[in-house]
Amino acid sequence: MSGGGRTIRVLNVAEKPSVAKAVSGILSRNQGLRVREGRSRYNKIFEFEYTIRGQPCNMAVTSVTGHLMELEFEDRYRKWNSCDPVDLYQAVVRKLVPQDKLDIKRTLEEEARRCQWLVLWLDCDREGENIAFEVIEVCTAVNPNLNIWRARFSALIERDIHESVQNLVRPNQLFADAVDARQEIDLRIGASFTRFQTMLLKDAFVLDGSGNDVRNMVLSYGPCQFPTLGFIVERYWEIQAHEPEEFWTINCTHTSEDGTATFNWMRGHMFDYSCAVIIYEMCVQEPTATVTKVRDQQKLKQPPYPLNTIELEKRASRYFRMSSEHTMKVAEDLYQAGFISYPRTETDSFSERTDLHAIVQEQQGHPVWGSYAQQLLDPGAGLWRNPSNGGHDDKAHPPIHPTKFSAGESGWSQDHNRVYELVVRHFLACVSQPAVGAETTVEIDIAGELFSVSGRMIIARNYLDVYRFESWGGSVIPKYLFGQQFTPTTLTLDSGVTRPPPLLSEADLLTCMDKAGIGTDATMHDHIKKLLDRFYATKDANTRFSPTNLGEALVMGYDDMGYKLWKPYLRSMMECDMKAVSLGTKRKSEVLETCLQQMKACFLDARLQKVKLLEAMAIFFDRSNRSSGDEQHVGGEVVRQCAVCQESDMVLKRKPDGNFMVGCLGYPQCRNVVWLPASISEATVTTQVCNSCNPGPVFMIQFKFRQMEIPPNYNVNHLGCIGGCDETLRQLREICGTGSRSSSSIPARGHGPTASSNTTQRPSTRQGTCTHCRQTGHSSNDCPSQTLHSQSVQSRARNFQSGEPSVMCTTCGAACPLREANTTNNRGRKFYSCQSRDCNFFVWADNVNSSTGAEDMSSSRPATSNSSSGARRGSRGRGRSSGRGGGRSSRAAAGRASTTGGTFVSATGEPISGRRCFVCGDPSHFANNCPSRGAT
DNA sequence: GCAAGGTC
Repeated sequence: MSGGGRTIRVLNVAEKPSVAKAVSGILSRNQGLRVREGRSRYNKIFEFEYTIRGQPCNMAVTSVTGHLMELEFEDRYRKWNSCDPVDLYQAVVRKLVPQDKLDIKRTLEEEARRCQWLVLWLDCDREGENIAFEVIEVCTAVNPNLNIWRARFSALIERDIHESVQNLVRPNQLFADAVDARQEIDLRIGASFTRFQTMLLKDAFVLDGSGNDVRNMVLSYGPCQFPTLGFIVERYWEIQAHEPEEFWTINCTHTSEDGTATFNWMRGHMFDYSCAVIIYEMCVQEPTATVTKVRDQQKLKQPPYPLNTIELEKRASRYFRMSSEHTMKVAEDLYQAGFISYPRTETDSFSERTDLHAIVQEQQGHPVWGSYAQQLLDPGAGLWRNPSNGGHDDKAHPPIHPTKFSAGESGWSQDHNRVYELVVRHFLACVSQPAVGAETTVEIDIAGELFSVSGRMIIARNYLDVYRFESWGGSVIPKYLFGQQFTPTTLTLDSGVTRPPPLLSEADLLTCMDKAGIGTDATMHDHIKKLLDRFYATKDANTRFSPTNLGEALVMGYDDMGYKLWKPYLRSMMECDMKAVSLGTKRKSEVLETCLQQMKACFLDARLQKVKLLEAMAIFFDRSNRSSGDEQHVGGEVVRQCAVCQESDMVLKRKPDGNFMVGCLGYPQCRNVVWLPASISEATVTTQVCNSCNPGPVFMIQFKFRQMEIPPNYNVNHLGCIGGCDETLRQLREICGTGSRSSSSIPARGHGPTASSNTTQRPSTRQGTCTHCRQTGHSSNDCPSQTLHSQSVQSRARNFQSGEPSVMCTTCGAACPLREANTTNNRGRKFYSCQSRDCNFFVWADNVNSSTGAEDMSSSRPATSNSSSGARRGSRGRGRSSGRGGGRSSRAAAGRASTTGGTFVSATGEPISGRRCFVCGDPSHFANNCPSRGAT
């Protein structure tokens, strides 16, 4: 391409006006730079002289605004009713310049006619390459002789731009192909599923929940929006399925003249009460604490990485509760006005060539953070540190940083001020030293158990001085010496319950999307907003997302079909294929063919299984009488022939409120119905026939009950008969009520107990990996990071079993309800424990019936209003004696057997003497019950 | 009236 002689005319096209301007400024060195208008008011044309490898050039630099073309179906497929949605997998598609881009197209055509070369300055990513080919298509259509070049640059800085124009390459068709494939797949999948589910569901149900005009409602499906919804629903289900689990922990405090230290048990907490109480008793018996370790350490708190789009969105959401969409709007304004750099960037590391000092210098005059900027520039202060590298680089834009000083502009809203301040403070933090703290950790040993406490003193705040959004708590603990001994001020056995994870915040959601590769930095906020616009999800004041009934029903429907269309896998697969196309290991046509073939099969199957979608919707919404008819008969499984009309079958049905019933298909002529207990979470008709009910056959139904809603002696799984012979069903109907309108007190909507019943069976709640901390070995239910202390009383109040007192506590006289252990080791085992929060009475139900010291208590007051509880206790409690191995756990079988007359009784009934409260010396209670405890 | 990706 080296030349010489005659001057040629070169058309340069950038992806956006700002790049056209920057490139022109750099190449012309602002010498002889002329600007004129194009057809589009945003896309100016810059002109100047330049020499490329000895070839004198008349440069004309203009721009597009992102994609110039759009992919669309041919006209005859555009109307929704013009074709079967499945036809959209083969329908002819074409790439066209949409109406609002025609003026840019005209500019390009006019300029291209006069040029010999076309140089493409699009962003250096796959989308940029694809836009390059759109520009090529438009330009070569009017000038087929154009010599086409691509400028590759990694940043809009002088050296890069000059280098790239002197080393022009050819555009990469493979990159553009990858995007073509992605566009076509997105369009065909999105349009087919959107039309399908909108036309199937919109008129079939009363969708008035959104309060908006239902006629214009679109139930869209998209490979990015649906997985985003999936994250929200999955977390919601996880919360619904959470079963609070009680745990115990030992806490120790020590107060001296220097203050109070609260030591944490290094075992964290235990789910096995018996083990915890044995250890606690050991500690109580020999309560002397010995300091075994005193460690002083310097700790650093690092400043954040340079700011990219996702971090900006997350931080604005966390610090200011701004939505990601609004943040980007505000950032765009600031960028347009020249105050911050380009806000859509993945890059979180600065190029070595960036003049960071110059950016700091600009901020020296700011009334609030100006003095910090001055300190940064003072070598004597030692505050400066080169920014760390976050490891991402989109090769097109630098991290977001301030580009112009402002102490606030008159036209700025509060949010403009906030975002600008965040960008500036974040930048200043990035080039600052980390905060330094001195941490002291003290470990003590009480009867072989280890406890620890940490204190922190902040020595140098450094970047924290400017980054007011982050804090680093300090805490002071008394001085301890190795080998020092003391008696704890308090030593308590405390209980708590595991808590479910919180709903996803906007920052969490962005993290999920980022990890799964859903969307790009420039579009992630759009997908989130779309979920709100489509009434699939709502956001509360804490920026936490919940699915709406509509969002949950859609995800539930596809999940029931067995398709993971709401999971990020489809997008990941497409991303892999796109990568393969761009590397040349797969051809575009090949990827398109296989992917669309699979998706078409999936679509056809989903349509065959549309009843699953309808059923899921029916859980949350009432049927509308506008439905077309063929969806009306969501049949049910046949249980028997109706004995009343003797014409139709009785089928098992789930009502919109989630409750089950067996009703006659002859309805409304025949109104025969068998209502089922409201505590059923699942019911399936089996092939087994009841041999006592007539007229037969009456097929047995496999029921699953929600454990929390049935009395403890009933099994969660039950193979039952609705023919009249089943005593268990009869009792549960009485106890729990039914789904019939007259008796139901169950919420009519899917949220609450009904929704949770649908979730306990979901795979997401059964994974071997904790969905909260991502560690294996425990579920999120017992994630150590998710526990909170001292909530046991409230949480147990929700348990059915706690409402059924059956023995009286001899320690404090309060009622002791029969409970069922929920712990990993003791699940299903019965115990009595005192209702009083301040009393520690506890005994396994097995022991109540054996000849231990606890027997007296069980006979002292047999049960309460519920007459059957005594019998239940006898029938089931005894049969479930401890089958656990020996050692510490089984020795502790009696748990906190009780104090009878100041004597502790072991599991075998032997008195344990010599124990007394180490606080006051009283033998009638332990230290955790000591009346003096409140005073410490 | 559908997607997601650019961008104003």
